[in-house]
Amino acid sequence: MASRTIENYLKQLWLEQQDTRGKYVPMGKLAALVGVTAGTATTMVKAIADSGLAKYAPRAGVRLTRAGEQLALHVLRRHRLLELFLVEILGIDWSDAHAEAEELEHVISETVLARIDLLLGHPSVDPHGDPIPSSAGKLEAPKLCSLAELHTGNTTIIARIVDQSSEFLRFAQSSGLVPKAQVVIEHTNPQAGAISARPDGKEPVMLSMVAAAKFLVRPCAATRGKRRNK
Amino acid sequence: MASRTIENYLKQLWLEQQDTRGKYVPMGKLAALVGVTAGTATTMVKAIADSGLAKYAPRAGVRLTRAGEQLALHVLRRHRLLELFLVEILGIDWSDAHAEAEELEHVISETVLARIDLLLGHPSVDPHGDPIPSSAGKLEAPKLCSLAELHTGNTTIIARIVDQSSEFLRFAQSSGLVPKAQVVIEHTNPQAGAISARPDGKEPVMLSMVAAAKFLVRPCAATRGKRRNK
DNA sequence: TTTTATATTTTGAGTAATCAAAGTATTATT
DNA sequence: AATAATACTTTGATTACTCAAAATATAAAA
Ligand SMILES: [Mn+2]
Ligand SMILES: [Mn+2]
Ligand SMILES: [Mn+2]
Ligand SMILES: [Mn+2]
Repeated sequence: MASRTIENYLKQLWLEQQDTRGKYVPMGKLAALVGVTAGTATTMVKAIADSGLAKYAPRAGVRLTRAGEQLALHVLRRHRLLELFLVEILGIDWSDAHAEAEELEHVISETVLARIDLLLGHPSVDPHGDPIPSSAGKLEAPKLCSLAELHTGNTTIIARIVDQSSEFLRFAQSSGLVPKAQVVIEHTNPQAGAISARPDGKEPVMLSMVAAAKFLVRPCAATRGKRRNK
Repeated sequence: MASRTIENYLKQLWLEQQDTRGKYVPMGKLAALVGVTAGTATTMVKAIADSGLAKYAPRAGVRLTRAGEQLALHVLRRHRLLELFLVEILGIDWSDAHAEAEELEHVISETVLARIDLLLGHPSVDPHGDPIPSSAGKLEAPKLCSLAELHTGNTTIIARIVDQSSEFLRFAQSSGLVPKAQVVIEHTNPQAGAISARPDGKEPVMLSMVAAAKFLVRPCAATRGKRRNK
């Protein structure tokens, strides 16, 4: 039904409009994400809006309708199941899986996807810890906090990495900062804007606050000063 | 490099020009194989010829150059490895594998293909018994004879089925006429143009000569009347 | 409030692939 | 040899996607 081009627009739009209730995604942002010029994005978005998958507000931006979100979630499901499949079954490097899945997500049939899902045991997260939408288009989003929010001495487990670039993922892997790894916060230095985290059985790693924020963890250790339950 | 459209033209061209030394594939034939009108095929073929992948002779037809053949063989390799992968690893029905591979063959990367090849143990034939070209673009084509050439009482093993349509493949599977199956020729009736073949442990199957010719077998039993070595 | 900078939209044009229908060449039939 | 049938090519138009550059609206600065 939707072309591969449109599927890409929808997916990027979905990812971008998360955690922004009612806010519109600006055209420049979308264009950059999809990798086209702003003019191209404007034209495509108008076509997408005409087919009822998004609402377009000139000079303000664009936002998916319910139908658009559902379609986007199906693309996202294909993408994330494929990523896990590439890593788990074929042994592809997790830093390359994203780029590979970016192509495959548009040509895989429902039948093949169902077999992959079965083979993987109906998984709930992809290799980066990103949740996999159900075949019905439901997505459970557990609220996680990040490494940047923890304090010296805290111990936690990495649940998710929110940067798909292969450079960052290669760095994360070589440091041992991968999903399911246990890490201890050795030092925090708010003034310098950096922390030191030590993955279990590995060397401590220095992380800027920006980098630390890309690692989502569980359980979210209680913050030092203010505890909810006294 | 080559678009998915051109890859399809090249692959069909290669399949069609096999066993025809120097003969040109007529446009109408190619158009039917690719599923476009004759005019479209003419236009595309001229473009393909301009890029050096084929030689086009107006009103006569088209033939791949060496470069075109090499590219076609790489597409064919992807196609056949994917078919086997879909059947062996994902458990897709072999009658559907062809159609699935038809799409995937254009988006799979060299890296992923290499992992699939490894996982399958560098196979030499696909689920239909079709030989898989090497990564260097070499193809060994063993000469086989067909069920239609055998005689009453002959026993042989099915090596290859030369019809990709899912209806025919479903019939073949339900009859037990699949690659590696042993079959005995129970009756031949040249006048009626039909034979009766019995797969090991199955019911005998009636086959027209046209249908029988689609099953290639090995070993090729010596023909009854004239033996090469007396 | 006028001017300037930034973001967005519009316009005009191009590429890749396709079809329907009209035109042309090549065979086959009479 | 003239005619009819067939195969092939050409023409003109369409769809989907894209970009560069000009035009316009909005927000920021002076
Ligand atoms: Mn994609
Ligand atoms: Mn992912
Ligand atoms: Mn194909
Ligand atoms: Mn095959």
